[in-house]
Amino acid sequence: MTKKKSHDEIRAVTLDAATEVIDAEGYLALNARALASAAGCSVGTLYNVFGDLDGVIYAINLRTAHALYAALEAALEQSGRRPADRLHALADAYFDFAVAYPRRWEAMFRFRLKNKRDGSVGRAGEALFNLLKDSVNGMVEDDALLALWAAIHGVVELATQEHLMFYASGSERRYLNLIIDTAFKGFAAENR
Amino acid sequence: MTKKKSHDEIRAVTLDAATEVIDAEGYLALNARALASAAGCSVGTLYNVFGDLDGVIYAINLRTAHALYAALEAALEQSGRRPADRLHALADAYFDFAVAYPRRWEAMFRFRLKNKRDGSVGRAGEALFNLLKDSVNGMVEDDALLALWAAIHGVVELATQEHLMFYASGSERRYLNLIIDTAFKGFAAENR
DNA sequence: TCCACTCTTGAACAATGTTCACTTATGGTC
DNA sequence: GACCATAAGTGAACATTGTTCAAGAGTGGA
Repeated sequence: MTKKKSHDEIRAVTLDAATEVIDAEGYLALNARALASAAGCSVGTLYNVFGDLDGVIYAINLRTAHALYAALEAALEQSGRRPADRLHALADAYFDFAVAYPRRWEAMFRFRLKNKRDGSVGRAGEALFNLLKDSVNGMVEDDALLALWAAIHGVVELATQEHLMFYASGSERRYLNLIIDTAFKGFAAENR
Repeated sequence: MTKKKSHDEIRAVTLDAATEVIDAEGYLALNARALASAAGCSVGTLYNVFGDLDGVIYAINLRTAHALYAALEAALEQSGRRPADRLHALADAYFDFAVAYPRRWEAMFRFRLKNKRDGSVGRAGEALFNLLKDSVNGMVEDDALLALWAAIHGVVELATQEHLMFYASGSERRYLNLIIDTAFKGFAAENR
């Protein structure tokens, strides 16, 4: 009378175990056999549930993206109404999230699917961008907004992925905000 | 009477072959056996020369970093004297290089060594940063300059790594320059 | 010619993603 | 309850790959 496990259960347990591995050693350390054993099933079943290992990472990245989205939404709730304020709130939350979960962050942006074309970031990224767009309320055109977001992302990357750091700073947050202020002004001016 | 190959020769041939693979399929497609066969030696000898596969990627990244440095230096030669002009020249060259060799670019920034602590980007990055510092001639403090560079890097990443693109633009270059203009003004003002 | 030393070789090992023939439920039908 | 058809689970087996290392080949000096 072994307890039968539904796919949902296996899914949940596997993803939790995988998240632990990622947080500790990064997504490259994920391993089918170890995950299966953690989930209490065979590799075969794991493959039935997730398709392949990429499927696990994909699922986790989806989770991460949703969590990020939620964090940004929450930050917006707290923020004022002025577009600049909202931008700052979003950028800060983005930064905080990356610092809090650097390995998951890494997995989300570094991982590339072998077969399927749509990256896990794709759709979620679009949602995030819409959040951004709503925040500035049409004051900045899309291209410019995207560029600004790319800039913010660059700062966050630098702060998060320590192996890119040839020059430790610590004041990224301050300059993140400075970039937003100045760039925002510039973009808004151009758009006038 | 087989032609004996020096380590230097093996090194050169291997790196050329590896560069081809990277340009075509990315650094993850590198493979010890294939490289050895391309270099006309055994895997064992390859390991004598490079230590391990990471050593090959490391060497290539070093090459890439040097080429990038040379490209930036050349761009500076052509540019005017005003710090802003020089910044623009650097950023444009940075962008051009990434677009010209996206896979090598990816290898340089994504690859992380297993054992050794110093990333291949480390030292070269420092050299690049010094180039940047000289260009603005002390008009911008280090932290701010680093942040600006991170922003530029973010835009370049977005433009280069297509799987991050949820929203195709094409006008990255224009906004790259806008970011520089506005951010530069802001930083300079703060520094006054 | 011999020897000591170094370098090369590629078979062997270990780790890992993935498959699939076989076994084991499961649920419906009589 | 017995039977069967279908689905799901299993893990041994396979393929690929990074890496090692004992054995052989080459090299240069005495």
